[in-house]
Amino acid sequence: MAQNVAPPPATRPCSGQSCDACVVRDHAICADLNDDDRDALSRIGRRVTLQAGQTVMWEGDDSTVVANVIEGTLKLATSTGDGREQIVGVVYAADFIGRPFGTRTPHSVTALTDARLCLFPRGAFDGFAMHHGELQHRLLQRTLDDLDRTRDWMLLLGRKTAREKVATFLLDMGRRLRADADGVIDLPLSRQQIADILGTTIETVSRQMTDMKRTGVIDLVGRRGVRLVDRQALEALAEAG
Amino acid sequence: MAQNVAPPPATRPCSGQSCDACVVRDHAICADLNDDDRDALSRIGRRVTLQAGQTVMWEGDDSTVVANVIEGTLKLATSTGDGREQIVGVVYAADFIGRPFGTRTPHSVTALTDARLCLFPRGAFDGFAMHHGELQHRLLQRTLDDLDRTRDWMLLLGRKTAREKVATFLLDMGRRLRADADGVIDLPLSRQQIADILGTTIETVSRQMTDMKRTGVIDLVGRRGVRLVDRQALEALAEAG
DNA sequence: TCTCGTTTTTGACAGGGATCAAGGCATAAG
DNA sequence: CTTATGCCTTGATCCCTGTCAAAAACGAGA
Repeated sequence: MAQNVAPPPATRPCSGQSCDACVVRDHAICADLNDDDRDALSRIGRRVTLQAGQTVMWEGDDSTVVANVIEGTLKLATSTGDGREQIVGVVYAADFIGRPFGTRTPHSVTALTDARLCLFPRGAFDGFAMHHGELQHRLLQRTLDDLDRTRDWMLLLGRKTAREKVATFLLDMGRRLRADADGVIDLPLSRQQIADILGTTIETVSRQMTDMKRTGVIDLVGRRGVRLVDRQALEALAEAG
Repeated sequence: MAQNVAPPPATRPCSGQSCDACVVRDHAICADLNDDDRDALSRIGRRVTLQAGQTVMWEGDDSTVVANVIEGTLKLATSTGDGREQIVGVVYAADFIGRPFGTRTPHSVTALTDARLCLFPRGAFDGFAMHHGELQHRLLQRTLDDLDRTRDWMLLLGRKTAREKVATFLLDMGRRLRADADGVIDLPLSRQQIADILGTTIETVSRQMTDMKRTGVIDLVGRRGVRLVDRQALEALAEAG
């Protein structure tokens, strides 16, 4: 389903395995914990590997687990009764997923690429967090940032045209993802998923991208590759069609 | 601009004025503080009264204040360079507004009705919160809830039809606002503001409401009044047009 | 290199909602 | 009670996007 890096070794508990080598330890919510506390937290959790396409949590389910993303990209989504889907967030390495301090999972979480998580039972995590203000503070900061970003996205969904939506999306990916030597970004999303983020259809996304390619603003290479040739023009398109 | 209750006495510091009589003290984020701490917090803040239409914070401004809403309804909004506006949230009594632990105000805050706030300088509030875990926990809970609700709203903006949007909106107002003896809800929003919440136009909102009135699902009384005659039918409309 | 299945692009068409423009009603003022 | 002033509603028209359908391109595997 995705053209990704080879999956990591296996699923095993964090306990007995140090966080020292963790690549996201300085960026995840555990960054402010001292070594002892971080060890204590790691003993609650375990490493889990996911394959692209796997769903970790379903909308409406009981909230039983939360997790740090160690590696990979995942989507958060909700859908209507008749199957229309809206992606409400995309999370990357070091991000936090799940609903702490609440009983219901508000949206599904699905891996877009192969991914690794540091997974905690929610109850245990909540208990730990209640006694560790640094952790809650970090979580609060992150949640406030998420809320700001989410509200910004509402402007896109409610008020922007298809062209503005696609341009905004591409700039956003350009900011979040690293381009290769040729300046090409490898999108972790299919056209359908892009449409589900932007609240449009796959055909509209495709047409807008083709137009932008024709006018030289971007370049499309293969299915998932994009080069942002003229960022300034793209920014203009993102603002007012 | 609005047909509301008479404005309260005046602007005066909370200091010297007890929180004992505060109508939202059991529901706002200060609910879990003990009496001493709550007094200390109240000494940081001051009461402010707003008239309908007044803006407290502007999008992009430095984040200098945060506040509890004591009474009234306010909107949070962002807009594009060319003036299209999207309302990203509506806040009621006991809700919290402003951006703690951050330097930038992400969206404007404007009173929809006359309102009263308990206003804090952000720096002082942040400092206080850093030493009071209960407060941060409460704020975290509230922010997580806001995020869940906001993401739900993305589904409406991105995937629902005009009819579904209006039906969902009316049900939401029915849940949040109390109807009078005749079952009539007094909307705190104009048609334009409703359109700005739903990501449509004033004409579309008007047409949808008129249709629903014609089919007997709702009843319109005056400019701001609505009676939800058939909630079940409304719920059906909210789900699939 | 060729084939097959999937994803993406392209085309034709239509419909929902935006836009433009009056007209009708509440609400407030005289 | 009468007159203004904005809202709100209604009407006519257009166009952006969604929908349906098919061709093309890509990438995986033989």
